[in-house]
Amino acid sequence: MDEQPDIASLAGLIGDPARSRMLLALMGGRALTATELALEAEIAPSTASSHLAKLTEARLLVLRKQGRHRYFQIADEKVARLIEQLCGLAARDSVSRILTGPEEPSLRRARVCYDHLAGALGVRLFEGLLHHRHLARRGEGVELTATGERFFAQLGLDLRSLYEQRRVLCRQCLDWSERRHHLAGALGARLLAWIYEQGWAERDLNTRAVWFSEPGEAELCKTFDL
Amino acid sequence: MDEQPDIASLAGLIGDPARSRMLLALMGGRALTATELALEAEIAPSTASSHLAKLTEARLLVLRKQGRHRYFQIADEKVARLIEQLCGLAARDSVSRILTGPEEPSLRRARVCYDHLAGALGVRLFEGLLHHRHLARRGEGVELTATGERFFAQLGLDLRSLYEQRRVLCRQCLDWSERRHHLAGALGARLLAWIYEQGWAERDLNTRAVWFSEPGEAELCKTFDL
DNA sequence: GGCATACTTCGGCCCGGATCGAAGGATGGG
DNA sequence: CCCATCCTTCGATCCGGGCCGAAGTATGCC
Repeated sequence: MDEQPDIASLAGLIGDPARSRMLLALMGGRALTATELALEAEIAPSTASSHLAKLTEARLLVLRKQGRHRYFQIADEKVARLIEQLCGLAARDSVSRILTGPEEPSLRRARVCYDHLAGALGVRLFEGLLHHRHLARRGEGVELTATGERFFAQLGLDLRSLYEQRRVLCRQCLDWSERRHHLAGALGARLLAWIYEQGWAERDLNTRAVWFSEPGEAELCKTFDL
Repeated sequence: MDEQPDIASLAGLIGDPARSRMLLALMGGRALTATELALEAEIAPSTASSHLAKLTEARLLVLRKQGRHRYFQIADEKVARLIEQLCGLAARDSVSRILTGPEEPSLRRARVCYDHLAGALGVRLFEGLLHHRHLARRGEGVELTATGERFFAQLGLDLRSLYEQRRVLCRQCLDWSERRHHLAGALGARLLAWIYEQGWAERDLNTRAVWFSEPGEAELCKTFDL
């Protein structure tokens, strides 16, 4: 009768609390070791090992061996997008929790979402870009405009190398703490990298937080007129 | 420490075999009753009822009461996209199965994917549109070109009403049987509706199959020069 | 009003799979 | 070469939750 794709085992894989915590931790974009992930998920190393084997076998993660360390990483941008979308849907059901619990303030402020900027600052940046018509909405999608191209070129961003990537240039990604969009896609990733390059901010190596220095944040606001 | 969105319970919900079968059945776009869904998932009505309550509570489904019937339906295009995405990822892991088992031929040929055309014909149509430059790839996304706008206007499709929709106009959706893309988004949905209007094809009410009449398929090929 | 149909609730069974600890490889440092 | 560290495999436990059937509620038809 039906020969449907086995979506159940895939979703079931993500559906375990321990595994989803590990995946979420890996959404920080960095590769982590089994022990770090066990700590993150608050389970025994042996349990983590079993979970990681399953996730790797299902190609949600990839394993990079390096000496005696074994680093796990999100396999693919496709996987990352799937998890993003899950976050978006999950967040809308728990509005109350988010409104009541202020959660970790630094994470609300600015954090990494796989490889682009999320949190209040990420949302403000995205909306600033829209407001100045550097980006334009098209349906549910978003596009780089001609003025936007000029603007980014002026900042010293090489857009041509981005166009050549397989990856979509601009994508809006629903921010689960702000419940509004921020910028994802190749441009979003490049922009965050550029922010690091300017020395305005740096990654917290233990969490997904992005720490802006005071002058860094001022520069950000000035540059993008936020 | 962390206040992460509860992606586990959401994914876990989809991760049950019975529930995922119901969701996949509902990806046909039609609203189905609890009994039909129980049949589809091959479980007792009481079990189905419990599952459906959970899915509805999580807002993956919505309930439309109508007399003594209770129709369930995919809640949202967001939910549909999530499931599409899961199908895409799940399909790539089971290439072998797909290559060996020819599965239901009618479904491979043409079927509905929530509200647009999928299967071999859907893929051919999409690639034809690309080939004639009615659509153009942009990164991982896809756009309607100027010639495309003219072409569809000539067919009598009102594009303006589509632009006004919130929904993104063109999206490519990975076809799980063909492992290539077909057209989704507002235009994809409109195009399938238009095909029905031409009388070229009709939905199979029991499966996701789309039956093209012989002249209908000929007309399709002629119109889009496939 | 009475009966059939559609669905839910309840109680109890049972299994998959998550969990841990202990023990067994692998890898690098000294 | 031996040990420490990192990780996996194995065995055993245990619990959540999927499953069904029976009984209860709602709705519509005649």
